[in-house]
Amino acid sequence: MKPSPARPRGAPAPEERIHRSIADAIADRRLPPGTRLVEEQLAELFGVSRARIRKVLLMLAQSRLVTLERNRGAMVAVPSAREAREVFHARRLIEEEIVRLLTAEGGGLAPDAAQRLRRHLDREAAALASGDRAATVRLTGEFHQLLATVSGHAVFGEILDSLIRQSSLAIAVFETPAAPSCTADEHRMIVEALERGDGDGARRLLLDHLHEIEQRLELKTLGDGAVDLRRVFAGDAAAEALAEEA
Amino acid sequence: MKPSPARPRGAPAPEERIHRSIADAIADRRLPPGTRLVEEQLAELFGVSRARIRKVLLMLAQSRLVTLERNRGAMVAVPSAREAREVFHARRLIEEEIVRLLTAEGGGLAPDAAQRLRRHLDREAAALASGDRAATVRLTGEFHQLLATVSGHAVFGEILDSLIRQSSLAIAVFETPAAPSCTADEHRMIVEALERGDGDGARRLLLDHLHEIEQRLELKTLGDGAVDLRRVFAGDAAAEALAEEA
DNA sequence: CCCACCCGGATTGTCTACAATCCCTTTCAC
DNA sequence: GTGAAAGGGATTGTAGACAATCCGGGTGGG
Repeated sequence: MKPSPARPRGAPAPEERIHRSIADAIADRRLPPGTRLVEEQLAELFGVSRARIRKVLLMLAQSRLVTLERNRGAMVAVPSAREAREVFHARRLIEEEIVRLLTAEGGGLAPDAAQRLRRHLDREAAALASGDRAATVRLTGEFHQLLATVSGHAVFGEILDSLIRQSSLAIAVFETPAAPSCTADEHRMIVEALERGDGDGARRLLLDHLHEIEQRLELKTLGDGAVDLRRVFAGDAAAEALAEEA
Repeated sequence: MKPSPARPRGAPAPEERIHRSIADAIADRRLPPGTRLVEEQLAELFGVSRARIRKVLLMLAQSRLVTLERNRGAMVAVPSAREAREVFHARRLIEEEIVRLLTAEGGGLAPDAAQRLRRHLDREAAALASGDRAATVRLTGEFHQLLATVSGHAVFGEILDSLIRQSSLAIAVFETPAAPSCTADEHRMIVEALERGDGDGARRLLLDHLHEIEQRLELKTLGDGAVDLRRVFAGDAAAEALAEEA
C-alpha cells in the first residue's frame, strides 16, 4: 500500500508541517487534553486557509489525538481510563511481537539496527543531561517507535505510532503527580538484551518497562464512569475534566 | 477517546454514508484495486459537493484503502505482497489475543456473546445458501470483526477493522484463481470451541483459519519487487498492476 | 522515423464567501 | 428570584470559483 495521505511532488504542502507541529505539541503537553483547537486561530497562526487546517484536524481525529464534534469544533482528545488501559494492552502485544521479530533469527540485532538504537540512546541521555524535558519525553516515545522501524514491519510500525501517541495522551491525563521519573537505563537494558540475542530477556524487560509506565497512571479499575469524589472536591483540574466526561 | 471523526447531532452528514458505500464497494470488489476515484464523478454520483468527497477520500486514505497522490488523484489501493503478509501477520496477532480475551475467565463465552456469534453464523449460512457472493464475502469478514466487538476491547476492534479491510484488498490482488472457496464450517468450529471454553482449541482453529486464507494468496517470498513474468505476459490485469508498481 | 516541445483538456488544490449551528448573555414574564 | 425566549457573536459546515498541475496528443524539426 502506498504511503498516505497525499505525498507532494514539488514543494511539500504545509499540511505535513502543521500536522507534525500539532501532534508534537500534543505529545509535549503544550496542548493539554481538552484544549480547544479553533480552526480560524490555527489558520491565522500557521498562515494558511481554514480548509487546510480542517484537513489536518480530520487526520488527527482519525488518529484519535483530537476529537471533532459536529458544529462544536475540535479539541485535544481526553482518553478515558478504559481507553488508556486498552492502548497499553495493545502496545504490550505489538511491542512484544516486534521484539520477537528482532530476535527471530536466534542471533542478536543486525549491526545497523544496533547502531541506530545506540545512537538513539545517546540522544536520550544527552536530552536528559541537558534538562530538556520536552525532548526527553519525545525521544523516550520515539525509542519504542524505532524498535518497530528497525524491525522492518511497516504495519506494526504504523499501528504502534498511533498507539504511542495515544498513550502519551493517556499519560498526560492520568499520570500521578508524585510518580518517579522514568529511568533512562531501561531502554539501554532492552537494547543490550537485544544485542546479545536474548529475546526472552528483551521481551521481559520491555513488558516490565511498559507495565511500569502503566502503573504510574491512576487507571481506576471501576471503569469509565468511576469518579473519585475526593479529587473532584479537592479542586484537582484533571479530575474535574474526568467528572465532566462522566 | 471520543469517537471520531465528527458525529452529527441532527441529520447525519452524508459523509458517513458515502464512506460506507465506497468502503463496501472496495470490500465487495466492485471497485477493484487500482480503480481511479475521480472526485467530480463521485460528487455527481452521490449528489454532494467535491469538498465532501475529498473528506471521505482522505479518511479512506488514512485507512489505507485508498491511495492519494498529489495532483494526480485517488485510487483504490494496491497492496504489495509484503504489505499483505504484514497485514495477515498483524491480524493473527490481534485476533489471537482477542480470542484469549474471550476465554480469559476460564469459562466459555458469555451468553449474549455466544448468541450474537450464532446469529452471525446463521446469516453467513443463509447468504451462502442463497448464492449471494458479495454478502457472503462481507459477512465472512464481519465475523472476525464481531469477535473483537464481543470481546469489548475497542482499541483492538479499531485496529482489526482496518486490518480486515486491508486484507480484503490483499485477497483481491493476490488470490489464486483456482483457490478453493472458504468453508463455512471453520467459523462454526471456532465458535463451538469458544462456547465450551476451549481457549487453546479456539486459538488454534482461528490461526489455522487465518493461515489458510493467507495460503490461498500468491505472496511471493522474494519481496515487493518480484514480478511473475508469466503472469505479466499472460495479460493478467492484476499482475499488470503489480508490474506498474515495481 | 524519432524526439522534443507545446497546447488543451481533465482533474486536483485552494481559497473565500455565505449559510448553518451552537452557546452565552440579556430581557421579559410569572 | 427563577425560568424561558430571543438575540448576537463565535465558530463550523459547505459549495462554488478560480488557480495550479499533470498527462496525452499533435506538430515541427532534425
